[in-house]
Amino acid sequence: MMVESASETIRSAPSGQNGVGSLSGQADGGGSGGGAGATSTAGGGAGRDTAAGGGADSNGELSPAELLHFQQQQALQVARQFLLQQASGLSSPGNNDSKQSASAVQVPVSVAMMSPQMLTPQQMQQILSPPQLQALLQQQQALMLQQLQEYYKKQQEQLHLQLLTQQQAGKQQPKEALGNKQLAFQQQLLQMQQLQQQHLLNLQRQGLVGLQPSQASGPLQSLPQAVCPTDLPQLWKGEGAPGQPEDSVKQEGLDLTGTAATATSFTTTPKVSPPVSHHTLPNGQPTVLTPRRDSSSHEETPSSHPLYGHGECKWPGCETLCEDLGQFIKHLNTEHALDDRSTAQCRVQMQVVQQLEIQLAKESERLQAMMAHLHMRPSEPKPFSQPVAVSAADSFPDGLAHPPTSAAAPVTPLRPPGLGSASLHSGGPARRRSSSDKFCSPISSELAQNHEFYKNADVRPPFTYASLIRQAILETPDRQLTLNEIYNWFTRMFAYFRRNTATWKNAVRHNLSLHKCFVRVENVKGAVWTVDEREYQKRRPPKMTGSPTLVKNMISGLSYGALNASYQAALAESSFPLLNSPGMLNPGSTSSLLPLSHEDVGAPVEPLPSNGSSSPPRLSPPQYSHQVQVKEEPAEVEEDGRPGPPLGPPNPSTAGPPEDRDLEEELPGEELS
DNA sequence: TCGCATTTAAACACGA
DNA sequence: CTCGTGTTTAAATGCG
Repeated sequence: MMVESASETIRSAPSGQNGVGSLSGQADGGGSGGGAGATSTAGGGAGRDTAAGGGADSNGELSPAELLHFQQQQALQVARQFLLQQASGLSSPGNNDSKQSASAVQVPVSVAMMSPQMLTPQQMQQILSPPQLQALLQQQQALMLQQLQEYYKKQQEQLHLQLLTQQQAGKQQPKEALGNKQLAFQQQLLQMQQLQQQHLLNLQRQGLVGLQPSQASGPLQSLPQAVCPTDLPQLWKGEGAPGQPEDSVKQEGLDLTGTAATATSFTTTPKVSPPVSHHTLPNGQPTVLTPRRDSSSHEETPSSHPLYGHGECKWPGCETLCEDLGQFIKHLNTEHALDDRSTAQCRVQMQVVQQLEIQLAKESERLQAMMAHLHMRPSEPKPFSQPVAVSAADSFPDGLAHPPTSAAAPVTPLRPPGLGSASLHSGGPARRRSSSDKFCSPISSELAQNHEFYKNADVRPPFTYASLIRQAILETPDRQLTLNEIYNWFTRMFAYFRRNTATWKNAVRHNLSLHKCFVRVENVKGAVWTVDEREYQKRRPPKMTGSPTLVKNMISGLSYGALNASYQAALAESSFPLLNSPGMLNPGSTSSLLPLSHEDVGAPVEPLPSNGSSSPPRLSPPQYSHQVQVKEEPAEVEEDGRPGPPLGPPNPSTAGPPEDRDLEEELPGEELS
């Protein structure tokens, strides 16, 4: 069958909806790239504070050997960070402020600023040229790395300090109950994980991180997600220090999220700058940890201490107020001396840091892969070569930042991970179809890959209504759906369609009526819509140069030929145009979720336009084997009038008797919404 | 610039 | 009459 020719993208945002403002308006700017003006960075709304709860416990004491190990690890981490920075092109470790500007990337600030929250991915794509997008990606990557680095750094410093303090203090043991502090520490750990998660979320929003649910694993997975945001603060408070809002963690959390958010919006004000300074460590150890960046911060203030800020102790879980540094030091030495609790806390902290590092490595790797996939030159050599199982990314924690139906939420400029290439090149906010056809990944596979993404992210899918409708219909066993079922499919599959119902429903109806490829069939139960694959294919005469006949032959040989003759006959007879049952054809097809469509097949996966605008159908051998990608074919088939057995789409097994069972099951059972 | 495709909006018809 | 379903028409827009 053919291939999808039609995957046009749906891009224009529904008028006026999300504050995105007139798409059209900005769209014009199209290539101009600049649209700067209006971009208010505002952004953000999402002030979600996620808190973590639950507990991870690890106790134990640090033996000297462990301490040594710890330090070594830290050194290693520092080295890694350094590498990272080098790699990410953040040449100047020390200067945070200029990081944006300093970054090699030259994305117009205006564009950068507006992108994330104000624009949909498509819009961004439209506004930005591929090179710009690339630059943007790099910029984002740099930001992300920087943020993580800073965070790590902060954590490391904190740890180090704690250790040093402990050492210094000797072994005096405050008799304090371990419980509280430990709990606090654990909580901090959780919170950090949360933060990490948030960070990832942000990254995901930026389309930098993949979301495949299947990949969900790794550290984040272990997070108790049930904790409500409000819990944490309370926990913290309940614990050690009365009064004052906790700082250490919270602050960090804010910082992190803040920066993440800013990064997202590209406004990036270097909020992150950790209060931590270069303080000379008490025991004189020339912190291995304070390699570069520290210098940037306020080291000049002798009165600063990483664990002291805002007049209170920032030791995890401790919010003790201290008038001055001296008092704080005293407090530190007494309350947070080297004891079981403190060492345990350090260990936890260590683990946290390690986890973050691992996570960073994973994400970096993923980013690399993504960029490679997008044919973007990897902006950096891999910082870490750790053999991380790149599976850490998790699906959207729905509960957290991405309520599927966040109607009000600012439209997050998400880009489906897998969509990258396609959307990068094809999509524009407004309508752009043809190009998308060529370069967009096939709807089925695309959907399959980013199923979760679309399901949860309020992003407009880069497919035309026709493509989506077809997909919806083809997904069902009998390849037919009632209008309402189609609606349901839309809402179920795309968060985006959970709102603006009037608009898109009208569009759906319009498309059903308008396109010949959608055939209405009267049933006992009413009317159902089916897809006439041939018509669908015809819609867009493929521009392929390849000879139609060749294609045809291929088709017949490969798939069509496989069809059971009798079955074909049956199909022919049936008034149903159930021609396509791609899914059946290739059982092993990529997406288990969606039946594959020819689109998959046909659509070239290659992002770069240059590759083949007019090139013949790219039939990659592998693909070809299961699905026929015929793009050109359509023209030849003439309308017999009915949706008979389509040449293109072989549906070998259209599972089932077409007519009879159609009626039976209206809902595939997935009907959620 | 033209034509096609897509999206959106809206009017209208019909039947439950 | 209202609502859901369908059909049409028209305008705006993007793209080749």
